Amino acid sequence: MEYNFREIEKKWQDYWEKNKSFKVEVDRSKPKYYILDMFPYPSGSGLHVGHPEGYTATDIVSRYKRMKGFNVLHPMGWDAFGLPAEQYAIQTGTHPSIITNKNCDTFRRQIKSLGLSYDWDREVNTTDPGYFKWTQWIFTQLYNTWFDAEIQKGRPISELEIPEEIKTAGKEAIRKYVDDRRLAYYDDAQVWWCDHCKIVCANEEVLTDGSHEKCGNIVKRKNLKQWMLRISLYAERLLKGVDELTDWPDSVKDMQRNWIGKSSGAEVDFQLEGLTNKLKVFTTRPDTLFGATYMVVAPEHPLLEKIMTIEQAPKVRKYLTSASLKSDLDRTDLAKEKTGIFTGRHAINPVSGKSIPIWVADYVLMGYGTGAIMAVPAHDTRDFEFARKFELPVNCILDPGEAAGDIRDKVLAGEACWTEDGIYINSENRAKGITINGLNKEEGIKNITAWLEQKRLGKETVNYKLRDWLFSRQRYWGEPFPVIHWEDGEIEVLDKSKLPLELPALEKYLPGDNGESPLANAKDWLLVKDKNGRKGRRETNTMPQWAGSCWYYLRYLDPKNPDVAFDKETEKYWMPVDLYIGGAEHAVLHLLYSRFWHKVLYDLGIVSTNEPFKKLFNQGMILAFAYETGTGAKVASDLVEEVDGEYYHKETREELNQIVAKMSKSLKNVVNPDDVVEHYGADSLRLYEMFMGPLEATKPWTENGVKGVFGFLARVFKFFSNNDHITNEEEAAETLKVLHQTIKKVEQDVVNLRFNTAISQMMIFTNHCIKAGKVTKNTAETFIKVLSPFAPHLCEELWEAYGYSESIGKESFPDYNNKYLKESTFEYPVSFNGKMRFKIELPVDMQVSEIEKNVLAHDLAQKWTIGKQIRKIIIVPKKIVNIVVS
RNA sequence: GCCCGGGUGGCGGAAUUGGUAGACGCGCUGGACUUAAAAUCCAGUGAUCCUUAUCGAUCGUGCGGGUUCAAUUCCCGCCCCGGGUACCA
Repeated sequence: MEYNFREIEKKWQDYWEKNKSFKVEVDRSKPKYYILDMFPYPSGSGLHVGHPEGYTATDIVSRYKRMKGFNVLHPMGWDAFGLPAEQYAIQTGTHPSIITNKNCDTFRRQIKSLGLSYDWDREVNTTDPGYFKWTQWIFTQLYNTWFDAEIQKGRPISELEIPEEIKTAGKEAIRKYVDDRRLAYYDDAQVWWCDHCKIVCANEEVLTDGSHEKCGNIVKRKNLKQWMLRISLYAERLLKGVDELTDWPDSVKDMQRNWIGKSSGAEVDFQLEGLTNKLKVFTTRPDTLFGATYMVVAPEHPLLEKIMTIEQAPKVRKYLTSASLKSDLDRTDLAKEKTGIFTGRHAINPVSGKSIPIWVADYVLMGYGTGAIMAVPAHDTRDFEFARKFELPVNCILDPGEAAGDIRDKVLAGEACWTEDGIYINSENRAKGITINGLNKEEGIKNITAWLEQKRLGKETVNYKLRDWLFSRQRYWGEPFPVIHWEDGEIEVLDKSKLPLELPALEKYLPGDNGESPLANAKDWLLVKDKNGRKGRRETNTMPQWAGSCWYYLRYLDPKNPDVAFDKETEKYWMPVDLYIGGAEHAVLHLLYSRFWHKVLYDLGIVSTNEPFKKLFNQGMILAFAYETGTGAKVASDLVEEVDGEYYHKETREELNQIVAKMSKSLKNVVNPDDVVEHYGADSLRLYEMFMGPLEATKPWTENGVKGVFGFLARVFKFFSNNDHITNEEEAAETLKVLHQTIKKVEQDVVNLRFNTAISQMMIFTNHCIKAGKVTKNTAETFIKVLSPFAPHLCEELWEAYGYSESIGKESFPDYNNKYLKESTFEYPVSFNGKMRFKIELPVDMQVSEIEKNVLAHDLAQKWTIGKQIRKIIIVPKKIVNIVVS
């Protein structure tokens, strides 16, 4: 029988759709398993071969788990807000939903053509008002929550106790007090602004030279009122939570930890000379306080106006102007020379009592710590560089010791920087009763910190790199904030009964004035009045794309519920997500933001688990071969010719190098899954995606590889669909052994997401059967079941041909039987001085002394021992024999 | 710079509580089938050397050391490639 994959795949896809084979509901009689893919952004260019990689992996696990008796939730949906649709709307004037829905249709059709076992009744779309109603609702929950640091927990704003002195200060003070504690707050924030396009640019739209990606004009900073989320308050919770994620890759956990960036140190107050104010700095090295020879504040530091002296003010202001013009990248480029200027004022070093100058420099960032530092050039590389350039004193206070070698003298002389441990010198002030001379770093930090706390000059502090989350965008195509700004300054967040707040239709999608979103032009929508005639204006910002993707895994649980985001009992049944697979590019932000929302919802009692995703796995990227000349110029693939394994430019005849690169239109190396399905079928595409290599690896696509697995599937079909190959006799022992090895290996590999080796084992089994010529019906059926999660269409077809009317997916996954796997003999490799020379087959349970006798009696053993002395014989049962001779 | 991956045949990749390096697939070579080609099937395929052929020998998992009876696997020091991040005090 011919392997007519087109007919077979169409038939079974229709069957699954008609029978709703993958529809699930809560079923308490079965254990649940929730398998989630990172849902895609439905771009205009359709699916690429990278998408099916993760989807096939989760599909195999889903089908396998169902066969193991689990109630499997496996949904798909669309992360459909986003810039491209808006850009298209600006150009064509059509509503973004039109192009978005068209793209979703394409994606859905393409995904369905791969035979993936999603429950399509649970499809979600973040742009659907029925969906974003609840995104908006969650925003209102954030707005109405404060973080109780005492118990490290989010609590309803109604439970916030307001201090007496605030209460007596009046309504305005109370409002401010409360607003300062909400998890969502409205504040000034800096954004990139393009004067030419009159538009706010995302960070990634600003190129390294500070120009706007779209128009090439230089962007500048602008302050705009923005919605922010206080994720930083959850830093410690998010950090601690990482430790619980035992089924996450260590690399992702590391990235999350680094992003949160916890560091412990101390805040220290420096008295400003000639002023009553103190300058607060954060340092992780309070122990180096004696070495602080100057201070630096960030250009945006609020005290700077006071700090700069009249004489220095013009120069300082000039510096501030030039600093503000720099792009982020200019400012943070490590290669760049440090810049700065003296403010004219000094401060008192609290331990030494010495007067030290205060500088302003843009290598100090306002966004971290206190925006001011004490500079210890002898023991900090950045401070050292700065001190060298501006000829500021370098005082060594930490002796590196003998181990440092030549560099030690330089360090002691203040000519080199030492950031490692050592023994303190010059760190004593008898008058103030402090010395750490002779101590090491750890003891030094402890002593100084204790002294600072005792003298009330500073305190032990923890700092996090994690900053509050800028949660608004000046765009049309996003969730509108359910917010009204009333003329009296009150901010109203809409009640659930008024949600969803839908986007108004517009004629033009161009941005509003002064950086407002296009929504500012929708006057009818924008301006509101309450029943008392009070005027208000709706929020014109919209939410970022993250919003919809932060909680979609929860809506899948109960996607059509009109009354709540999801039913409580349903949530309890399905959560947490048992397996989450997606690209590594989401290792930090998406996963951190989702975890943050989840923790808030957990604190409010809305979800039942502390963390949303139990097991996480990142699939690797799929690349393609590309070609370049000796000088590194890329050549489009259609201009390349292969001759005897060498590559040449078709026109210039220049020899080219084959490289691996991202698929791109310009390189003409893009592979479209539709074409692969058309030529080889969905089962071949699925199998090849899994056979290419480990799921997590980055790997190049080759068409010949698809041909290879296609050939395998064709052989499977040809062999197992032909009755001549089925015997009624007893199964051969060897076949049973390979069969059970295969069941065992495939099962283990699927559980561990090592699909490439599972497929390899199934190839070995098939090769064995073809050689053997005949297998029993039982063997054939068992194997088809094992293969079915991988190549479901083909296996359904064979299953039906074997006379079954129910889907093979309803069968149980076969169990392997150890009795077929037991070996009676083991073929020992015999090594001499570690080199394998020959093999000898011996009973598995043979005693070590017997093995030795047998090995030494072997003909070939003579060859390697003759004229030599046997020093030692190592025998590891069922592993190896090694004989040491000399 | 820092953090995280990774370097194994012509290619994608197997094999790590240290124990036969190169499973499986691609490609290539030879053969069968065919008027021929494609498809399919069979055999071979790390390199070098020896041999008429067998049998066999030496080398070989990025580089240099080390531990061990035994190292792709463990330790130390480098090199290269990919990804992330950007002066975080």
